[in-house]
Amino acid sequence: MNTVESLNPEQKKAVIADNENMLVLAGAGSGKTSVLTHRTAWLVNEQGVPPMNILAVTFTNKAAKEMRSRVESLLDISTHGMWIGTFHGIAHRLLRRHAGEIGLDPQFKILDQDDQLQIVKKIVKDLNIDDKIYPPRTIRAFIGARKDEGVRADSLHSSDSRYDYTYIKAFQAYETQLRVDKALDFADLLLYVHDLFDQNEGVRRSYQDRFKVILVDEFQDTNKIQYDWLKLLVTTQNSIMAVGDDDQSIYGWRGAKVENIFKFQKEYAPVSVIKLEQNYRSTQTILDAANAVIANNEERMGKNLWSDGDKGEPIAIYEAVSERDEAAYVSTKIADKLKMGVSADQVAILYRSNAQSRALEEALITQKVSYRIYGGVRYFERAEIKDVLAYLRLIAMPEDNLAFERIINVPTRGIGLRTIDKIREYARDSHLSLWASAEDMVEAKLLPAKALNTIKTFIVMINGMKSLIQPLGLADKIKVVLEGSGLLEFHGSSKHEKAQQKLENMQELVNAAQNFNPPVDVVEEQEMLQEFLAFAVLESGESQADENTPAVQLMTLHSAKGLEFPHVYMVGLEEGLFPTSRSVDMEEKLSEERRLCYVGITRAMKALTISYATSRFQYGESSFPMKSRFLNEIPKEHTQSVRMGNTKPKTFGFGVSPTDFLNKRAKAIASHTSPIGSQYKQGDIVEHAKFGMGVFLGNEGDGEDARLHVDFKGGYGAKVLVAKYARLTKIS
DNA sequence: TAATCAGCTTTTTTT
DNA sequence: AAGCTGATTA
Repeated sequence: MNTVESLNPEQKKAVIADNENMLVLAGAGSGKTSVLTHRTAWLVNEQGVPPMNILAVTFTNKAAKEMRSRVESLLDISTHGMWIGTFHGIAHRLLRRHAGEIGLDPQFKILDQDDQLQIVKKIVKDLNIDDKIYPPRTIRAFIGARKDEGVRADSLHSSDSRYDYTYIKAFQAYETQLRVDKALDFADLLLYVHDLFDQNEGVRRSYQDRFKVILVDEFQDTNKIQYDWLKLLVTTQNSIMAVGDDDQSIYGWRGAKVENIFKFQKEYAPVSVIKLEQNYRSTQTILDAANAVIANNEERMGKNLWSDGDKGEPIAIYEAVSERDEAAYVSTKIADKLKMGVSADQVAILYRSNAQSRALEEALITQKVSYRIYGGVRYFERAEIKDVLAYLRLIAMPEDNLAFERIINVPTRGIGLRTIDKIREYARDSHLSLWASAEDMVEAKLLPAKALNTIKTFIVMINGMKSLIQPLGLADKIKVVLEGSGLLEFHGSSKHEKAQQKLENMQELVNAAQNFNPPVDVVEEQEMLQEFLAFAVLESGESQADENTPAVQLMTLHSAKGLEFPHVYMVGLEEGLFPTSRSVDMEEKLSEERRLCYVGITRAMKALTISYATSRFQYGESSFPMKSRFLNEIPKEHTQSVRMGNTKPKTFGFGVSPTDFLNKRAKAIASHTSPIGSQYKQGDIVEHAKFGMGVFLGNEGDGEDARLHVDFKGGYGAKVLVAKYARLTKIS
């Protein structure tokens, strides 16, 4: 199939370009993925480029999957030989192949963030670092930031005055520990591939030869090390096409460098630059709003989205009195839409931080709206899942100290800290693994009788499972481990609140293994396990919820990038939350927040609703935020204030437009002083005969007919009361 | 050694 | 609100 005809001139230009370096600046919804997939198809179908000579790199697994399936539908032949994957996925694949060439143990394991943190914690303890001054999280962030910019511990000198010596020391210890554990973190995957290409000319050449065409998606999100290793692959004989949008750069905090786009233009010259500005996704109103917001950023490459579609509906703005009110509004509106025949999966709720999902979930449940949540603790990051995987690891590789430490006393089997400390000590002195040390110590009876017995039982159990498991397939291996480890029984008989959920999660792992499809051709069972373990880290949370039933999607703005929905609700547009309080006094960070807002707005195809609350319960206390500056950046002619109950504004006979009226009211409520005549101030604690204590949020009008907004404690929530009947008592 | 509890801190985004 | 740490009790 060839559908180049369906493309616009700019898209077409990018698709049928010669073997040249190209930068495609693709605005939101401008058909970026179409360009990437059609280019691939055109190369294969028309130019006869074999799929195996193409490398396509994305950032998320979702994007990689989508790309493969869309390419497949355009191709006459199989995409099997084509490399499509995330930076990390491809790096992993390369390293498994070439571990030997750069002195890596081919059995290396991959650490997720939690594993990293555990290691840092251990180091903090070992080095007697004060964790009040140097919290492990901060140290981890330091290490991550250095590695993302390609700086290794051994290239940092203790005299380097840029950094506190303690960080450097911890960094060095961390790197040593990773080598001992034969473990790589996410950044290592990229770093080692860089080293591989940099140091091994033969390997570099072979991939330069192989990849005639390199396609990179979301180029604005590349960090230094990713940029560098791509560069090592490009020669005068092949070409690279970078697709990105500087306005959608939202991962600066993770080391992404928008500047890479500028650098690309210089370092890969001559580069043909193609701008895709025609948007096929959203109404003109939505685009105008997005353009207006992003125009407040400096240092843009400059793009303006346009569409030849309809103007569409104005953007609805809802001012809530609390996060519960906000959630109630959003969920009732969604329920209404579903009743009108909108399918649930056409609707998304987007928020700045995962913590915001809670109130929304509760409200959706009340409305009986089925929803699916993305993010939060991902499936393979759950403690109980990692426990099971640790058993598998220890059984397969007894020298895996990380696995040993994780499960030696999970479920609790009477092996306490004292015993574990002794094993650690023995291991350190004898340079053995913890497992081997435990074996030795049992042999030589180096422990008190009780500890000796429990350890012995543990060893026998692991060894027993080992021989049992050997011939079994992955799913059956897991079944044996669930039973044999005692994990099933432990959680099954636990009266802990979450025990049932944990049990189900663990059972689900058997299914996950059953359905697991290794990305490379695997022959040995051992290799299968290794691929599964890597998959669990690299693709920790993909598609666990069943995707068959349509559901409203809840996710952060970050994870919404690249997606689109006919109906979008963007909630929590409040100063301090979005933009976050940590960004407001730094221009750079504020710009990134604004780009995030731009991403959010441009997810919407037909209808966009934005909401904010004048009071929000967070971090265990009430706050009274002002509405987000981003809201004020949207031209008023594109918005319409809405209220609970009716989307259409009421008519007012005062010669004042409804919008104006509501804006005035919004101001009155958002400001900390109420209009003259009210006896309460925002934030006052008041008491009501029936509802008890509450926080006064604001009022509409004054005198005895004034409507008072109060957020009551004790499960009553936000209420609107008429002043003359309310009989509130002011407490403070 | 294990489980429970009180008091403490900590809050963004994720391959 | 929720998770973590340290102390206390069984």
